Amino acid sequence: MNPIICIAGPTASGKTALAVELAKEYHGEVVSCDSMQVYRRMNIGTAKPTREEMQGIPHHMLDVAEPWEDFSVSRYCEMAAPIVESILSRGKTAIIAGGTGLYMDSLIRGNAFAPFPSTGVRERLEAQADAEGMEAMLAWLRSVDPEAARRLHLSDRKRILRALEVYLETGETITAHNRRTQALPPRFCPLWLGLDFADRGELYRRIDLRVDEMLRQGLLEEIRELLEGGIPPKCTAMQAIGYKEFVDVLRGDTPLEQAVEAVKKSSRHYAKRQLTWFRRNQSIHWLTRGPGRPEIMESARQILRENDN
RNA sequence: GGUACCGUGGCCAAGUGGUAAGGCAAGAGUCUGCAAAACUCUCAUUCGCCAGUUCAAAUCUGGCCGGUACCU
Repeated sequence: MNPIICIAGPTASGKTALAVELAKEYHGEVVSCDSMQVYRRMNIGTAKPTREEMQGIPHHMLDVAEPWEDFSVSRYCEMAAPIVESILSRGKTAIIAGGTGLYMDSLIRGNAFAPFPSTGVRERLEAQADAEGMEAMLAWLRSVDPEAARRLHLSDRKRILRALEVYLETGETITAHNRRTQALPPRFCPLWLGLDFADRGELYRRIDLRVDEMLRQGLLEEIRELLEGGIPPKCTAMQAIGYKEFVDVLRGDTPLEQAVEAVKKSSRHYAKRQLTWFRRNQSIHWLTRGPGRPEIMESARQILRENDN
């Protein structure tokens, strides 16, 4: 039995429930892998598992940051890796479940991240990009890291500036850095499970229903409390789907119905991107949900059995 | 029954004689410190139908069909 199981899949596909079921059956603890469930007091909109849903199974990497903090992949990995190791050292199964592909892959691979600039390089690069235009920035990148320049699109401001930032800060190109860290063996070797639906329309219907359910559970109230608690509406956490849209509703700038539709639409787009991300992971054993399909728990057991050696 | 207006991809919509903008939706994809983010690509051989005028028609003419408004 592989002591690490990763559960990937789009939003609203049932990862949380499957994780708990597997944990109960295989003596496991759940490590959440979700870039928004890390924030405290953001519960309903992030679909964070409730106490009842956890069914007594220990869950990690939930509520580990304040909403005004800037969380990141590197921080996630720094915190989650020791937790996984601790679970294993206690002879238990680590069930890493969540939809944030970058976080999950980075944790498993053991990616090292270039140091975060502390000298205001970022601000200077932003200003320079505004003044000189992205063509100039890309040309600059081409002169120091032609490989990165080749794979980045001119419109991809975020990555072009980050590549330059890493170079200025460390003297090493981001391409060289990534190549070096990827040459290292992966930190963990999990058994991968992926959740998907035979019919995309069914996934989208579930997303719509879940958004309605969140409203019923008091999402608006949750957001109101966050704002009253002094959480800046423009911080990263509040950019989460289902939060940013309703902030406008609470301010009276957007009719509720319009925001609800926007949240559903963004969630569908998000789910699609998650599938794109996970699909290229050749290690994933896909559990397909849908009419005529066996119950996923049984499929999961079978895959676990087949890969048990 | 009469008159007027309208009919462009799944939806919205530009184009009024020169060889089908754009947006949304959808699909595919990229991804190493904001990732629930950011970014890329694809998507009408054809403009309700038929006939005509013209070198050339989504654009002009006629008929038909469908819709809308008003009148009777």
